[in-house]
Amino acid sequence: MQMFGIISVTISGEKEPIELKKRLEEVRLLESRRSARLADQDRDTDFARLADMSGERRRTTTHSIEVPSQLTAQHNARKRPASDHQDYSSDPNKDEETCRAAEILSSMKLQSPHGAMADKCSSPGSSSSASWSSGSASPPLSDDGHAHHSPHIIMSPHDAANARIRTTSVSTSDEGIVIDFKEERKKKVSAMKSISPHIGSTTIQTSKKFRCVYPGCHNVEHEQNKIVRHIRKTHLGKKNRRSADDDCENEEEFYYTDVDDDDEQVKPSLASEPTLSHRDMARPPHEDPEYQKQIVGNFKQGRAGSHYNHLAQPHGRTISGSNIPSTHQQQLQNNNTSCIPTSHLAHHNYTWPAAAAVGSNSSAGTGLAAASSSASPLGKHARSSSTRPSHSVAPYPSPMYVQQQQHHSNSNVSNHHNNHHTHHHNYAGSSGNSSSNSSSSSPVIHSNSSANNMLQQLSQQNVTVTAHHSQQQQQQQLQQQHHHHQQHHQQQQQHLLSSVTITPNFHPAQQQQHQQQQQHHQPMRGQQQQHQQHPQTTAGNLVAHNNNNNNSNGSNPMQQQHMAPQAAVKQTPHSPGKRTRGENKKCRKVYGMEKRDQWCTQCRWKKACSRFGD
DNA sequence: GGTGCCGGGTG
DNA sequence: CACCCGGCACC
Repeated sequence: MQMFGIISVTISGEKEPIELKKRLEEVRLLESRRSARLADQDRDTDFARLADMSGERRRTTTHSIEVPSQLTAQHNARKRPASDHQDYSSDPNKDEETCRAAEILSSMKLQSPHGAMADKCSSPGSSSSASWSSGSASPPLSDDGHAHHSPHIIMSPHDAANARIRTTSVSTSDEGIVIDFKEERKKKVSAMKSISPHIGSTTIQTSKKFRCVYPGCHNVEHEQNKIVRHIRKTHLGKKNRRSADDDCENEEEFYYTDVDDDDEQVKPSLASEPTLSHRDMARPPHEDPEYQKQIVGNFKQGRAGSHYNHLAQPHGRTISGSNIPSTHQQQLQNNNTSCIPTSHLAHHNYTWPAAAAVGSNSSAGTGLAAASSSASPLGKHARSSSTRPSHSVAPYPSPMYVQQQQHHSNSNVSNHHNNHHTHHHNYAGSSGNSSSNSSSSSPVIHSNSSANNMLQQLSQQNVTVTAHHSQQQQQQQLQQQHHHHQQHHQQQQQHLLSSVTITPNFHPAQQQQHQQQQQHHQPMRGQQQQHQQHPQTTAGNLVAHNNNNNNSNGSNPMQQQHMAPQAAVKQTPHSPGKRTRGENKKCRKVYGMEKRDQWCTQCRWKKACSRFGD
């Protein structure tokens, strides 16, 4: 990211060398502002952007400040096609400019009281560190790292600049911080690696070779592109397309090493170079307190999935040419995508195991609920809908109910819909299964199929997923519950909770009923419906009918099923004479105070609601 | 504190 | 009977 600054500085410098510092400051400001949003930027993307922007830069100086727009635009398309690479490297003009940029930057750095600007602008720390730690064998390069490049590696100033750019943007935390000597060494090594790809066709190809260090593969290519392609195709099983993840390139880098022809003989072992560079990886990052801080921070930000993965298997990657499981890669990619919807899942990746270990659905549910701030309102909503409406039986065609049904059938897949759906589900399908519903309505929004896939995957892995029905599951449940509510509940639970403790999803009475006998609502129904209500409206008739003919099919089966456990609960001896509070939406709820005139008279008179009465 | 509604009051 | 409201239980 700093490279933008560099570029713009360079270009402006061409026009006004005096303005250099000024520009630098501007860019630094900009950069620091953008850095947060531009976390997880792939170095490749950076280079691609660099290439693109260097073209733009040349036109106007002002435009060079306009980085943000481009950045944001590029941010989504984090994966640039492989051709970018070549495009960039094949443009000599750009190289010249970048070279100049590097030179100027170097001189600037000597003059600057605070050192290089990169020292300050490297806010991406959290996410970017994930970037290099997740796949790249290139840990950060210290600031003066570029001044001590290994002599045997021919490196153009351009490369040096790139090295600095990349490493600074990638490694250091905001404070710049002290980097110990070991790290510096590692950085040098890795910087060499990270740089090499970009000098492949541009600067000095000379005796550079890229050797695949994948176990059992000794493929040597003269061009970095080829080796990357080779690795991608052969070992990573990837096709030419780049997945939308930063680690892609890094992973590929992980599998090859650039060697001089001279050195090639000195390094017979396929692991020597990578081992060297991976030693930094071998040094477990989780032992580094700073790194841990970052991780914690990232966890809090909900985008530490990749971190977690590395913590989980830090050593697996340290081994030279470590074979990263494809699933793991996938996970990395998913996590690193870090769009909001998936971030939940990314978070769940490390949240759930703990929650599942507790063996409680509710714990998982709450964990998920707490996973995201964006979901909290939903959670509130879910809670509210799970308390009262969950108990409600909706034994009547309440306007709300119908409305929701319509909405459900008409709406498409969206968070909003999901929310509604959940609500509806709670409302209509609860039958006392309040806990299940409340958890199912947990704010986790599975808005994309990948999330659902992940969810299902997790559900198959002894992970508590009860609380988080996938959308399909919810829909399925909704459909089924109308006809086979009771059976469905059993099935649903078996389906979802095959390996999970069943939470107290029901009212005590109903829980028994569910766990011990599958279909005994009718006896219950017989007990419950003792108080009757004088039907005044259609709904009232319906209810009355239901009450009077407990065993008849006169009413909607759903109503019966819902009524049964509900009324059982209602038969509490608390207020023998007093009618227990209805759980349904009353006129007040349905119409609101504004439309009080639409209430039923009973409601208006503070009597038992006749329209939506139980 | 909001809600549902019983019980009682008033016209 | 229509209408209103105090008060209670429940959430």
